[in-house]
Amino acid sequence: MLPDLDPLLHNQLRLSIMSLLVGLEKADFNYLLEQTQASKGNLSVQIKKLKEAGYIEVHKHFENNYPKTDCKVSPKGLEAFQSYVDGISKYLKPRD
Amino acid sequence: MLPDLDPLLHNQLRLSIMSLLVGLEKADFNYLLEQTQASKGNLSVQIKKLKEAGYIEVHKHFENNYPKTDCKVSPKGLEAFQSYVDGISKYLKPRD
DNA sequence: CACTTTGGTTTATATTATAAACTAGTTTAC
DNA sequence: GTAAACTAGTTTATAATATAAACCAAAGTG
Repeated sequence: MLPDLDPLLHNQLRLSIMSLLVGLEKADFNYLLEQTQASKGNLSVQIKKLKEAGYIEVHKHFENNYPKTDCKVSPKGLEAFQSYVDGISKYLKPRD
Repeated sequence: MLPDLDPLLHNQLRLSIMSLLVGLEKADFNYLLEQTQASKGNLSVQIKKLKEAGYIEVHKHFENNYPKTDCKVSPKGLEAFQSYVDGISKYLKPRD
């Protein structure tokens, strides 16, 4: 049987965020906004979900008087991402 | 930017069905039921959606006096599957 | 006939995703 | 200095989706 896919990662926007963060180790809200072309609201929600799952660490601070949100992938998130990659790969080649 | 993923295929059960059909070229309802471990209701609904999208062809007939539903992937479905594989593959390696 | 099994479909509910509306504050222009 | 516009998000209302439970019809079984 094909493996279950982590529902948290099986979503285009959250997977995009993780994919970006795994490559970068750090990104702010606006960078993710540009790269993903998501709406702010949607991005905000999905960042929160990833944070609550412990997949990313979110650091809110002020920079040049403006609020700023930095995100980075956690060890747990990295593991989950790798496991998702393994899992879905099994769906991507024909089977019998 | 990462490509959009066909929402019809970005679902675990429908992707399982397609993955199985691409390998087999034909399968009946019960085979898909066993392989996917889905509930009958869910399987029925998802088969209908794939059919309505033109991704699979569904042939309902009688065999030993019982109704029987055979499914096979269509050319359009094969194309969509391959395109999905290409698309999601881009999410599976870290990027910047 | 009454009950079970096969092979599904329909429909009600729960979950999820998304964008619109809102909050809170900052900068700029007059 | 104050109104307008902009930055950086969050909350919430709505729409879409997924799923399983309930249902249906025909056939077999004792």
